[in-house]
Amino acid sequence: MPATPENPGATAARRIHRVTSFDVAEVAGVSQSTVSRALAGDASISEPTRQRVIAAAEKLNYQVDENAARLRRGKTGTLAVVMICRDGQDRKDLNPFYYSLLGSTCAAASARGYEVLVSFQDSPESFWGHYQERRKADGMIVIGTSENTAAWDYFGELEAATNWVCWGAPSDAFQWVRSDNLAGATLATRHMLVRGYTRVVCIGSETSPQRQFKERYDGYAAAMQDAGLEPVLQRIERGLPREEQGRRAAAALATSGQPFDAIFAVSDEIALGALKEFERLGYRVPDQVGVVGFDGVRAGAWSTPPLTTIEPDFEIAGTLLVDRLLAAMAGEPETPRRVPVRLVVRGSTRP
Amino acid sequence: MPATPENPGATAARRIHRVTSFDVAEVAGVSQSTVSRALAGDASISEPTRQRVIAAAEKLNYQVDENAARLRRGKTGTLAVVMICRDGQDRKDLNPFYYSLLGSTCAAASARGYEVLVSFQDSPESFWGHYQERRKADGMIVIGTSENTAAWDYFGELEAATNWVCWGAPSDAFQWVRSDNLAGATLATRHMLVRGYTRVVCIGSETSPQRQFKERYDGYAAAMQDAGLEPVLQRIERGLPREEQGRRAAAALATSGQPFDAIFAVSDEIALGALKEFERLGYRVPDQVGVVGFDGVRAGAWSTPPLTTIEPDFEIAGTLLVDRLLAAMAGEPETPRRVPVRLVVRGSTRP
DNA sequence: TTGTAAGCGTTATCAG
DNA sequence: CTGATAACGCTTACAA
Repeated sequence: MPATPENPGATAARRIHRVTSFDVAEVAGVSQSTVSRALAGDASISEPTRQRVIAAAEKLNYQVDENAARLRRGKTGTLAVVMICRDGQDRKDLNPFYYSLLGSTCAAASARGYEVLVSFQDSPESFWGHYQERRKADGMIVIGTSENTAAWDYFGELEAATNWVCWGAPSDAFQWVRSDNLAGATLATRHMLVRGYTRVVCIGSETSPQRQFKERYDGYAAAMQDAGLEPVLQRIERGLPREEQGRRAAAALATSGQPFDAIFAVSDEIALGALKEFERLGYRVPDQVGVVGFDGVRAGAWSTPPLTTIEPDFEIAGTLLVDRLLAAMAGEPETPRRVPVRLVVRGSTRP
Repeated sequence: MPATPENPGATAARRIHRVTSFDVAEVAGVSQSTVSRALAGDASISEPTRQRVIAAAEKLNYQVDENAARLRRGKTGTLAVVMICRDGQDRKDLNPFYYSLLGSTCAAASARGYEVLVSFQDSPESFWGHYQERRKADGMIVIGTSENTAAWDYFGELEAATNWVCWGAPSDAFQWVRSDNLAGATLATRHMLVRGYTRVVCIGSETSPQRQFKERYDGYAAAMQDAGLEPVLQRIERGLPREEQGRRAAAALATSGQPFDAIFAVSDEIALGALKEFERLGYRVPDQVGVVGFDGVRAGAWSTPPLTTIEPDFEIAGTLLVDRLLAAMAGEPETPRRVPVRLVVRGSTRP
């Protein structure tokens, strides 16, 4: 007794048989290779034949086995995205900025017809970048803080043939995509000067492995010098959570004797920490002290006052990462690497 | 002239040849199947042989082709995670709660030896759940807001053989995992009563497709009745962003004449909106009005005052999702579906 | 303990 | 335009 939809009981006895392109071929009355071609949209197949094949495929609820297809093609149609966390850090505490980037990267990959394989890696035991060799993906996007230097050492030493692109690279030798940090920092600094602040101090670092921080400091310094002012850097302490760095830097600045009436923090998380500390110390933001951050994290909208910040275009960021990778894979020339930014004026700078 | 590492020029002329298990076999002086078994950790292979194979594999920098392996095995070792967004919503504006969940789900899958294929879906054109039929994944985890009813309709109608589990299901008929909403809401309400608030109003809904909201309201109502108090619900308007719902509900409550000295919001985003509105209206939080939310989103730590909230254990959440799915795939009995929660006391309730 | 050989379900080449 | 047929690189009976 054959198994039929009306008689599912019979199915149990029979070995489960996956619907293959052979089955479709039989139903459509064509050869198996014609099925493959028809479904793949090959131009050489006549329209009536294609319709018959499609009908048969639908009737049987056929779907191609991607593993077989990929084995044969030698390409996976998949991009790997590696999220680098701080060692031992809870996934929940990952900077939300990176999550936004993950989202837009997935969207961009999907728009280009690629699947996305995601993994979170934080320590030498979990570092793994052999997606290509294992034919799990055609290329790799690495997103993460430069702080995890062990991670970058690992990825930097992968086979030269590895196709990969990154956000957050500590070295310009990698294939990177980044915010337009210089323009953003300049924008932030000018904004404060225009709003009447005259003693703008930068909270950040020019030596952090976080390459972006140096660029942001440079943009700030350039804008200050343009205005005939002396740039001042209040350094953050290494190895602490960002908000704590901001808090401590604000406290240090307050007691340093250094006159200031505004700060440009090289990241939102640092800015939020500083904001908290200024509030605790009784400074009125934005009247007494203006604060501008960088990144556009969501939490900035909820602080008191809400944080004025520089926000990269996340959608473009994901697109640039994916396009840079695909171009590298194809051996094509350079694609844009700088993500445009915009000033988001909220409440931490005075009108 | 053969291609050698010392003589890479020769490689270019030769057709690129992937290193296969045959090559390893040749170098190790064994058969190809022995290579496969040795590398897979098969117990029947003698230790000396295994060592020889491993050495050869390392020498050749061999990595198994996962596509071939999967084609043969018939299993993918991959789980698909579908993130459902609101239609047309920017990836950046996705509730950060879901991102945390994504992170912990990836971590849990990895701990169980699975890869994770992630996709973001928001509208009928993008809905797609045939990972199993296409042999792209062995099962699927769907994470998202119940609000996108079209999405749930779609996933609800997939083939019965589909292995999938979800967070945010509008129906109990699905395989769901959820926060322990009842316990959490009770915890929140009792906390406010203990802190001396007596007129606690719930901002939320008992009819939202967001199943969780009903459960949270029920927990609140039970705690109130336990204390001999009448539960009061201030309904949110449908179809708005959560924070806007919170803002409007707070405004409506303030002008309704309904006496209140605390609110329990069924989500943090709603609570944050309400907090803003209370501030705008000149209410002092937490002295005049206490506020407690639900979800433990990061932004709550940055509001003024910081938001007291109920936080699910994200790590457990990811683990339960993955374990529920794996159990369903194996046809195993029930696994826990409720994620434990804890009270996080911050500044929006008085000491 | 190891070797031989049969697939897994496609895509791609080559005829016709 | 369509049909045979040969890979793709592995895992896994079955033999030895």
